[in-house]
Amino acid sequence: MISNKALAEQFEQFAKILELKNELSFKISAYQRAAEAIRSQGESLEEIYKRGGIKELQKIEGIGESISQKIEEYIKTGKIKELERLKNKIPKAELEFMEIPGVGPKTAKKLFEKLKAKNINELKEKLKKQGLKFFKEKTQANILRGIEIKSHLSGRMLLADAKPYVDSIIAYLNKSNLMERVTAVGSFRRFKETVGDIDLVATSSVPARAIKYFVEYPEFTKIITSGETKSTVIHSSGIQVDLEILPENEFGSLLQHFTGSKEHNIALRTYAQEHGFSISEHGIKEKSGKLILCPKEEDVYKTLKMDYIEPELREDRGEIEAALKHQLPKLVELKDVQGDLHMHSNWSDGSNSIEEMAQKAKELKYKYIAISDHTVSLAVAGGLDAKGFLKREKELKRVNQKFTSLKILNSCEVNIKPDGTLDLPEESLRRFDIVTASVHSSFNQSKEMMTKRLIRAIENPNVDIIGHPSGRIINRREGYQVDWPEIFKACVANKVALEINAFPDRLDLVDSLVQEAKKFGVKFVICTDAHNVSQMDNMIYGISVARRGWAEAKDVLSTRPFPELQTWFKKR
DNA sequence: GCCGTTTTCGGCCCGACTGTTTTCAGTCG
Ligand SMILES: Nc1nc2c(ncn2[C@H]2C[C@H](O)[C@@H](COP(=O)(O)OP(=O)(O)OP(=O)(O)O)O2)c(=O)[nH]1
Ligand SMILES: [Mg+2]
Ligand SMILES: [Mg+2]
Ligand SMILES: [Zn+2]
Repeated sequence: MISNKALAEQFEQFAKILELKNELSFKISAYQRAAEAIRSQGESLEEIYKRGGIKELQKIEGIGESISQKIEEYIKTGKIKELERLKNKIPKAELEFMEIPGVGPKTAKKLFEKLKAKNINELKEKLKKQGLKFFKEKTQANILRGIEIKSHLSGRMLLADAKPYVDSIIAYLNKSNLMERVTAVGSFRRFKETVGDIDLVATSSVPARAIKYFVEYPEFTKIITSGETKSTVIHSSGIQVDLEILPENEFGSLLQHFTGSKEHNIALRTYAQEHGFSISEHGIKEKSGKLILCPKEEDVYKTLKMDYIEPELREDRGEIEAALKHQLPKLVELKDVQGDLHMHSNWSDGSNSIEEMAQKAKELKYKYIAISDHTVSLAVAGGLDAKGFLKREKELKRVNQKFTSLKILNSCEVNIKPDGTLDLPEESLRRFDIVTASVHSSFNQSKEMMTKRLIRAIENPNVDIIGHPSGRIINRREGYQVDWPEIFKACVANKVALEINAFPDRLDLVDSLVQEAKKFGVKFVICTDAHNVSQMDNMIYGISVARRGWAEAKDVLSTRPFPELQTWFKKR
């Protein structure tokens, strides 16, 4: 079984090698675009290939004859001969040198050919000793600085982890009075699950002074560039921060440009081009050369006769076509949420009491919450057995009497055993108001077994929700192998909802699969899986996953009032 | 390499910053 990630990496490698071979830039872009298309595909490419072969693969934008054949080869043999051949011809060191910030294919090649270094460590020494023979002083210093910076870079950061840094930097910038409209953009504004850097925009009538103030932020350890309108720095946490500043009347264009995604921008600009416009962060140029200014972001889309596209949709996944046809979804919002159906109390591994969780829910103006403590076989998490849950019922009854406008539901997060049965007896399961079933063991089952296992759970009439359906943990663990279309069909047939788990390192179901599932008519619940009261505030991260998956309020059951929710889950 | 209600050939998003190339290449967003 081949992951889309592994497949995407093959084509990223292709692109890198083609760069070193000084191939046509458009050919390189084609490989990069294909890699990105594969990476952002919800369904597994292998599954798509099995369903419809090469032809089906070619329906994906950016994948044509040559690349689809390579995908087929990779699925069948586990490697791409052409890539292996190229890899053997290109010095490994050149590929490694390209990872240094500021070093591209041209410099990497020159470094290898002139200095004959085999790796970055060796390069550092040789560059210091004899670099000036081949490079001017500033260039030598810049490459050495790039090596230094590379060792401090942190890699992609969880969206939620970036938030406090973003807030602090914005607060600092707002103190200055040198700029206005300071806004976080890029992947952060699109609520992508991880961010590669922090991108900011602002307006100013004195941009040079504003940039100077920006780079003086005490937490910035390195300044990479600092120009008249743009600057790039490295934060002490190892994350890069980019800022662009333009005049007030260009703000809409700037916001649009820097929010991205790159793929969305290219698609938008290509469409504009075909209709006689040229888009940049400064405005929209007509053929005549006249510049249409866009003070507001909506102006950019309006000029192209498109509906406004929410940032979460800007991934070139069909949003431009939909905006032209006025068929964009009305995305679910945080304020639509009526309750949270997955949380743990101190009856299992949570750290707050049921009453404390309920109090927090009341503050959030929820109409219902489900206390879904773990079940017995998850011993490490203090899972309850049937007896334990019976005892807990008394406490639930007591707390429920204290809250008039909040229903506290008797629930559990029951383990799905390797064979698809649940680890609580039938008579115990029947007592719950709502049951979430999750996989917490034997993650490495084959795709066939895992799919069967999940479907057996879905077909169990006691089950209402499948919790964190893929089991992935961001930056730590890939999701287990599942035949998703089969799961989606089973959910619809059995009236079982899929959870969108809002825990910042889960965000599971992943956004691209939400979009797929929605096409099958699957319903979702967005839940925090909170283990204490403050984690109940993570709801926003689940909402953003749903939005990135094009979900509307009607797709999300936990936006409905309790009686409707109850009716929906009532089995046939 | 990909793609096509003007095309199966000939285009492919657009601009800023840096260094040293006096007019631009390399790298990046
Ligand atoms: N038109 C255009 N815009 C770009 C290009 N590269 C980047 N941008 C814009 C859109 C991006 O969202 C924005 C910020 O660039 P980043 O490299 O930080 O990407 P982004 O934040 O989307 O993802 P990230 O999480 O940082 O990897 O700048 C490009 O090649 N063309
Ligand atoms: Mg970014
Ligand atoms: Mg950036
Ligand atoms: Zn849980």
